[in-house]
Amino acid sequence: MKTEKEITIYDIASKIGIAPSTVSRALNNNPTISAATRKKITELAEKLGYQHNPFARNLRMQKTHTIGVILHELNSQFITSVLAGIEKVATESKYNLIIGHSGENAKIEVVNANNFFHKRVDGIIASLSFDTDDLNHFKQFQNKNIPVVFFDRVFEKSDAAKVIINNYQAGYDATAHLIAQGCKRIAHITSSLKRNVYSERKNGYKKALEDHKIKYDEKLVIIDGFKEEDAIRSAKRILAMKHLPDGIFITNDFCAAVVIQNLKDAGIRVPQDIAVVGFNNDSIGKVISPKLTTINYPGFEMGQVVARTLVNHLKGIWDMNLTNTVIIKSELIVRESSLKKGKD
Amino acid sequence: MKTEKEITIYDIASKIGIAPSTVSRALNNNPTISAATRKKITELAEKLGYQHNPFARNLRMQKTHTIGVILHELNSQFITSVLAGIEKVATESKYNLIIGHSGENAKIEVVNANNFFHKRVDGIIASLSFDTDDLNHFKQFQNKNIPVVFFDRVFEKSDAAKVIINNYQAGYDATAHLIAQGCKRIAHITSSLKRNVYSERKNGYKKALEDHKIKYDEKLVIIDGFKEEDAIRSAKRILAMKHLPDGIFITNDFCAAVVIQNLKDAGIRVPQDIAVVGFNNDSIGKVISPKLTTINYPGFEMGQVVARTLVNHLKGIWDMNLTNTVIIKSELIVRESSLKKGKD
DNA sequence: CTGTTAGCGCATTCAA
DNA sequence: TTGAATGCGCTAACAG
Repeated sequence: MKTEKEITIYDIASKIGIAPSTVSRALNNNPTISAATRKKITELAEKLGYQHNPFARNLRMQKTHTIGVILHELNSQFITSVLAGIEKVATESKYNLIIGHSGENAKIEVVNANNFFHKRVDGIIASLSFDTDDLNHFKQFQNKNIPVVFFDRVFEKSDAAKVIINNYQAGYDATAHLIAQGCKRIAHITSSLKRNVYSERKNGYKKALEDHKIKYDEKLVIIDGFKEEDAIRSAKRILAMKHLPDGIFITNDFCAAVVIQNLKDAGIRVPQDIAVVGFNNDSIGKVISPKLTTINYPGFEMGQVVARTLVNHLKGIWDMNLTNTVIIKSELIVRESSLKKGKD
Repeated sequence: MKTEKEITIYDIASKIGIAPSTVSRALNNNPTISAATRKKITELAEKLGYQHNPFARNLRMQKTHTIGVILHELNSQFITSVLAGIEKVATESKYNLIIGHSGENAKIEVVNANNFFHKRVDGIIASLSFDTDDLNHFKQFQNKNIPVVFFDRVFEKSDAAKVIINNYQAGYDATAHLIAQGCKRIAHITSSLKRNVYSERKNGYKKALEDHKIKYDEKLVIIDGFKEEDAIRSAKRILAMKHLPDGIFITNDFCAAVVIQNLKDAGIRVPQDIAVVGFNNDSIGKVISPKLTTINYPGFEMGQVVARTLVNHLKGIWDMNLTNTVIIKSELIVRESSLKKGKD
């Protein structure tokens, strides 16, 4: 158990015969230190393998240099891409990340938020769980001027900073594409309408139907989760419809893949009998047959924008409360699963 | 900017008229405190909304209560399951997690290891990147008696603690299954043989061939990455073979899915012409056609075992150096992609 | 059972 | 340009 002692600024100071405060200043690039002493200090620090002690520093500065990231889940390629984008910016900016995911459970989301609050994070990045009803658990941060940026799953009404795509437009585009392929009876499989991403996509779906004189039918809208068992259930509900749809707009690629699989198992041809459009552009879409038409959702870019927004605010470079909504571009990617025309 | 002051144990102490150390003890469940004062203290702490300051505590205790997790990537369901398992145990045991992933790059792995060392983690959980050549970057932890547990991608020769599956057996089972389905010419798509998981699976593959009097042929072994572009390249190499194989054992499900897709695009029937077995039991295997036969790799259990091993060691419950290798059970899951018999 | 005291390593005010 | 002194909040050794 011979744990070598860590090098501190005192060790450096006494070895050179100067004050610890001078060492501290030199190591923090304080301009009041002469070039000569700075050189001596940095060289010795290097030689001894000095590493600052973040706890002492944080205790002293009352800052943690840590960003808390609150996610609903880690199960999609979209969300891991976002995380990679956040991580890139955070690392560049010398911020640490702590990650909490709620498993789509509002109660756990609250626990994570409280936990991060107690850990005294400098800022928060969050995407809401399925069933989060309010933002009360984020109030504590605002009260202490700890900035919070939401992305993807946000409260659009709230005046908090947020980074989103135009879900309405994406929903419209997906549906309009199905209509252009000749679909006249388009079902919609989505999830909790509490979440902007789903309610907005549904609004876009509805508007596209209206614009093309197709009557909106509540019975064609299925709301459920996106896990395998949920998707199977949704597929069964589609198959149980007296009058089958000829197109489905599903707001999640994995779910779409499972639904397509189940339709095929039931003898239905995709896209000939039912055309399908997914959402997210997960890589799963390229390995299923037929390959999935979907909406590209640039997670990595979104992650970078979110983190950049927060970090710039923390560093006082700009006030994120001024430009509080950033909209990231997304677009329809047409593959096989929706191409009815000329197929049949 | 009215940042309210945090409540400290001094606030509680002075309000009650006792010593701060007593408050500290009471809040840490030190048994030497009388029930009466403990009650007073905990109640007031609750009322004032006291939260301990982890920096002061860490500074004082020279412990961080943080575990560094070094991963190769976050892109498979297996690895996110492992992470979920680790997180469960860590949370239960009041440990924080910091996660670094290398993107399969040994250099970044070294950077992450050094970074975690400087952050003074209490312990390390690691799975090696594709091209990691040595464990030198983990030496610094051992020198300071900071425990390191490896999982999945390990150096089997090293005497470090590790949690693995029996990759040799899994490789043997997968191959023997293909042979039992009538395959006589079995290709193998895998990755860097520097990694135990791949070299062991290959050894199992080889042994199964031998045991069934099939000659091992180097030219049937393809070594590449598992990303989409890698998998496409591997599929092309299969298709370019003069004498096509009638079975392929692929050590990654996503890669297997892409390969199957490409074989089908080339007019090859799976499993009739070529049977395929994957590895990991990612959910992608259930949504492709044919559904993928694979090896179940219980990530969540593995994550829990790894974290439990480390935490118990940290808490002094047991010395993990005594039982330094844990083997987790895995098994073959037969679906459609390998079932040649009676198909043709 | 509880109080006193000291110090973890650092950044910062005030003095020089 | 540098030094001395202080305290961030907490835990632990020691004393009572």
